[in-house]
Formats: sequence, structure tokens, C-alpha cells
Amino acid sequence: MAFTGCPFFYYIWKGMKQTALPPKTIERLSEYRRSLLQYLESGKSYIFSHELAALHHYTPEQVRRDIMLIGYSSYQRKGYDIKNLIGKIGSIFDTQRGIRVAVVGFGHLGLAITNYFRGKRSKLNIVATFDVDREKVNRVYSGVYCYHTDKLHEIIREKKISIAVLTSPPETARDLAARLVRAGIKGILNYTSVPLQVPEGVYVESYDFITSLEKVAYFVKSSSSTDRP
Amino acid sequence: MAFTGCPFFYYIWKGMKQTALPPKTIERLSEYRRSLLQYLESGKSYIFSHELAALHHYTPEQVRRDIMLIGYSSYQRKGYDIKNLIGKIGSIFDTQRGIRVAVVGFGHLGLAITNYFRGKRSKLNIVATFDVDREKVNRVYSGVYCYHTDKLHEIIREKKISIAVLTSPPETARDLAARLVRAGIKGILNYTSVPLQVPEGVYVESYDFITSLEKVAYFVKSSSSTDRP
DNA sequence: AAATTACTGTTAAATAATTAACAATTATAA
DNA sequence: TTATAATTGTTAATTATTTAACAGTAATTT
Repeated sequence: MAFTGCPFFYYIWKGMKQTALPPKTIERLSEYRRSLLQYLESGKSYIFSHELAALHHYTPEQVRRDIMLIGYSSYQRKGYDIKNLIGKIGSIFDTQRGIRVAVVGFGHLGLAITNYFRGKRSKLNIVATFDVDREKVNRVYSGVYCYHTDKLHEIIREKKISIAVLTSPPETARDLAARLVRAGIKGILNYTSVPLQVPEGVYVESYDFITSLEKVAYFVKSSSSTDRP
Repeated sequence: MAFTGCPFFYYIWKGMKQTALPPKTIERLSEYRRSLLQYLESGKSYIFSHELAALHHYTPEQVRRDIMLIGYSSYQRKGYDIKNLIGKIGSIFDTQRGIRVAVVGFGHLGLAITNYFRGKRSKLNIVATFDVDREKVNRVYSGVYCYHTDKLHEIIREKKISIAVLTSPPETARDLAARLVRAGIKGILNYTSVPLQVPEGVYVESYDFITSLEKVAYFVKSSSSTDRP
């Protein structure tokens, strides 16, 4: 409570121990990094806070604050050194050896995500996919081998996979999640629309396409109706 | 400002005109409805706030507050009447005639989303998909016709489509978004990782798979490292 | 029938996130 | 060289969201 008024120290130090950055800041940092990598290709080496903000429709203050929170500092007045900033954001996200990810349930969504990752210079590596369909099992897609879900436990242990992207049909979601946890998975990105029950220490992030679309529909509807007199 | 301390009136009435509910509440209401529909099938007709909360790992207070904001009231002490509550949430989301949606860029992700909607009893209807691939164009997938993107403007006008799900490759995202806006689209759900520039009055919601996965990775990493002494 | 229990609805308090304000600083111009 | 303009880093203020507290009330128990 003593640090409430002092965000930098509050977030970075808490009894001399590093504390997690705010989730929203994490999301934005990931977006910044992507844009910065693209921006580099245009030949520039510095970027102002208002430029980076404009790329994402954020405010310059937001950008500066996020960058402050990770402890990066620019040469003043010239903008941020893009390469250094990318490096600093990288040090937030990337572990030394890279993180191994599995895609569980290899339908269209699983394939889309696997393809999407190909060629991205992230330290997150999709190293296995799983399905029950004999047509898919024991084949390589986008450079990644597809295993039968019977081998879930074995392969996750063997390949030291710590994160799973769950894109199975809803019926099998709970069972697969339980097996993933037993196999030692520490994080699940859940696209099944089924709320998962996991023990302490396993981080779950859920996303549902219908919820997002309903949100868009709501704000479209509400903006058009409140505009009228 | 006069209503700041009084959330109900602040959100529902603002100078005698209905105001939008908070985005987070909208997201949760969508999730509640899904669970409630499932819950009905188990034969129950009432649900307590703490039960609904447990299904989603929210707090009962959160659930009660969300339900309060939409102006629904239970018969006290018996829990909420599930059918009535579903109806009330429906009245928030659904317009009378249903909302027409297009999927633009019909790769694996577009197909996954289109399949996903099939059979869901939402008032959101995917009525067209668009692609440039000759293999896909002029065929029906999941009950939805796939048009060439050359016909984007024409079909959107003709079918009175108001929302687009953008799942094209990043290279074509900006161009397609501009064309969607010109055709009269009011909301875009953007999965391309390209920040879109749209005029006032068009609502954009963006989602990026890598950002989500990096977020999971960050919180996995940070929780496991701060646990150590 | 009165007391108790277990819920909801609502207001108030606490926390989280964003935006604004501004001193400090450095490049540029006069 | 001095003044000016522009940008950052940081604190403060504001706004949004969540959590807590509790009065009110209907079912249940004694």
C-alpha cells in the first residue's frame, strides 16, 4: 500500500522482488514489438512515442508509461532507439531457450494458428500438435508433427512443453485440459468456449469468438441507436 | 458527473437516454448466456449468483452487479429464473431481425469461425464469405456461399451486411478494411494483426493470437520465477 | 408465529487502468 | 551563445472496474 502512488516502484519492486507488469501493459508491449519490427524495415532507427501510439490508436502518454514500466529509457528528444526497445521488450517476453507450445485439437483453428506462427520470429515455438483423426495423425503440417492425443502425456513430458493452445471440440475440452495439467502444462490458451477448472499455478486465458462478435454487434447497435435524436 | 456515485442510473440513464453498458459487462453477459443455455439442459430452472459465478470463475458480486445493470431482478432467495434471464440478456444483444455478418478472407481461420457459428442459436448470422482463391469462390461451405472479393461492395449492400470478420492475410488487410467501410460496414472484428484506420462511427475490435500467447507465456514465466525464494 | 438463514439489490470502498500535467532535457534556430 | 521548441520520464488526477458491505426479503426452522 505504501507504493500505491508510485507506479514504477510499485510494479517493479515490491519488497525487493520483481512483480508482474499489468496484463494490459503486457498486451500492448507485444503489439509494440510487432510494429517496431515492421518499422525497422522502413529504414528508420528511432521512433517517437506519438508515432508508436498512432500505429495502434493509443495515446502517447500510454506508450511512454508502458515503456517506463519496463525500465527502458530513450535518448531524449530523438525518440526511442527501435532496436534497443525491441531488445528490451524481448527481455520481458523471451526466456533464454524459448518456450515450447503444443496445439491440442488440430482442426481448422489449430491449423490456422500453427500456420500463423510459422516464420514469426518469436521465442514461442509450436513443437507439436495433437488430434484424434487418423487422417491427420503422424503427418507433418507447417513443419510440425501431429501426434495422436493418446500420446499427449508422453510427448509433453519428452519435449518439455509448457504451454498448450486448446482448440479441440467443446465436448473433449475438459478432459484434455485435465490431462494437460497432469502432464505438467503451466499455461493454457483456451479457444473452446468451455470454462476450465485448473489447479493453482496453471494460468488459463480463454477467448471466445462469439463473445467478441456479440460485443462488436452490441457496440455497433448501441452507437447507431444513440446517435438518433 | 452527477451520477458518478450511482452506477445504475449512470449507465442506464444519462439525460433520459440509454447509455452503453461497460464493455467488460457485455463480454460477461455473453458468457453467462452461453452457460445458462447449457444449464437449462440439465433440467434446472433457477440458478444462484454464486453458481453462475463459479461456472466462470467470477465472484457472485460481479454476477449480481452485471445483472443489476441490465435491469433484471430475480425472485429473491430462489436464484435467477434462467429462461427469463436468458431472455433479458437476449434483449440486450439481439435486434429483432438479426444481424448479418460476413467473413472476409476465407482461410482456415475464416472457415473455423464459420463452422463454429453453425447451429449456434445466436441472432448473428454469417450470410457471406469472401476470398480471392478460385478454388473456394462460388462454392458453399457450412451453408454459406463464398464470393470473390471483387463482389465485396455489391454483396454487402445487397445483403445488408453490417459486420465483417476480417481474416485475410495481413498484406491485404488495410485495403479490404477500406473497402468494407466504403460498402457501409459498421463493425469489424479484426484478426489480421494489422492495426486498422477507420472513420468515426465504425467500431473495430482487434485480436491477435500471438499477443495472447505471449501474455500466457509471460504470466507462466513470471509466476514460476517469483515463486522461488 | 417468531426467529433464523440465505439469498438478492444496491451503495460504498478499493483497486486497476488511463489520461493529463509538467519539470527536465536536448536538439534546433536565431 | 542564447532562446525556442519538442520530447521524454514521472507524478498526479481521473475514470473504469472490481470487490466488499450490508439492508431488505423470502424461505425455512424452531
